[in-house]
Amino acid sequence: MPKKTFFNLPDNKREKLIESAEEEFSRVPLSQASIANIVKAAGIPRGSFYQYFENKEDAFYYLLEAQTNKRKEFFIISLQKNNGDILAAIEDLFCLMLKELGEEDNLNFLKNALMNVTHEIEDVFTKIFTIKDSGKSSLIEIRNMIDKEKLNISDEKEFFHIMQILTSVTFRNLVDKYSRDISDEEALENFMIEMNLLRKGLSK
Amino acid sequence: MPKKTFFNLPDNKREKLIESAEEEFSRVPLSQASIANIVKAAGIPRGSFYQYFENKEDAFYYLLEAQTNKRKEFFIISLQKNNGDILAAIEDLFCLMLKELGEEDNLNFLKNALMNVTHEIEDVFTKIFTIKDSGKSSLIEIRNMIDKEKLNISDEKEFFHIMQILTSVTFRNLVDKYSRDISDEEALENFMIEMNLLRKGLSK
DNA sequence: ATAATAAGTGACACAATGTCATAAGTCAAT
DNA sequence: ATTGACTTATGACATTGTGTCACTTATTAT
Repeated sequence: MPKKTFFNLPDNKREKLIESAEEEFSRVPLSQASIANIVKAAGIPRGSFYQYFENKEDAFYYLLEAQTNKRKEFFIISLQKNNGDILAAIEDLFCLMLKELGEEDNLNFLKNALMNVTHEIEDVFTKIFTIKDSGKSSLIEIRNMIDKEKLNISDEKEFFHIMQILTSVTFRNLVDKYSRDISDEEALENFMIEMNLLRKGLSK
Repeated sequence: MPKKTFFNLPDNKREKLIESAEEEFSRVPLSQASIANIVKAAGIPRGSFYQYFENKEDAFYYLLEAQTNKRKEFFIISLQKNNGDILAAIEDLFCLMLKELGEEDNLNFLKNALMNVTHEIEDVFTKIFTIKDSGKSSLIEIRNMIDKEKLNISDEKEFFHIMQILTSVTFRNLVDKYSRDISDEEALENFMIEMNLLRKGLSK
């Protein structure tokens, strides 16, 4: 987490810093990103950066988490629309991310994150499915929104593992799209094939 | 790939270099590994390293690939034992890797690789399932060893996606074991739950 | 006004990377 | 044996990057 000085910053300065960091993390993956570039673009001295963040990673994960939170809202709405059908909701989320990744130029950020998914990064994304902090400290358990009757499970433990499987597969498909430079259509087709295999089971 | 000078090296020198590199990649993940440490341990000048490898990554992937090839043999045997049942064979492979990871000290190498899986690393591991170069240039297609009758698929394309799903899930389980520091027993139990869910399908 | 606390600053020490000019070694042909 | 073409070895160097620290400046409380 950023240090408290970061949150004490005047809005415009903080925003400029965020913007500069996003720019750098959009340019190259985390490992190649340079603090020098960030502070230069933000017009602050090097020492200040360390006043606000522990290090490069701290800044990166803060930004990634912020972006992910936006996607949570979409996911919740989609889950409601689909009457608690988790597989359908995840399909919607996959489409959203395809769309996002095609659109804005500065969303190379997401691309760079996907191309270097480590378990830490995957964990951040996975938070979409756990707990939602919607505005006024009201916590909604997404777990409870999911219609478990639609799933082929006998206990709560199996439900957890279904979520694990779904995230692994969804991720892998997103990563593939970029590492293999596949068209949106093809990526979606691949993903749907896999989702259907998951639905019906791999074994005869 | 290493440069040709690397392969021209006298055996003992090459082996010492390999050993030193493995040591360094066992100490820390790729991003933190230092060429300085490798050349120091191998007793060669810095410039020589670049005579043999393009860079750090080149050396890392070369070593990773070498290790992975060893696991291929095991996988093939296991696939035969299980009469082409791919899910059963993958379960065996998972057990093998758990065992390997528990045993030798220098197999922190594998651990460091797993904790920082990117699509490149996943791709190297995935090669286990594609083509096997067994000793005398005889190529065996693993694909053909798999009994597709046991799978719930209608075409070759779906078969490919089943492999995708299985690798994603297997990986995720291995990574989890180390990122969450789970016991072998628990890791295996989790993995088996997911494999069974995959078998029977997620949806009612 | 003064003290205390927080924030800002940039030079610095240190470590890492990849390159390059030069030295040393190998080997076949004369 | 000598030459010369080619391959390999070497380590100093330029460059870039990280995180720290002593010191300055601003802000807030008393």
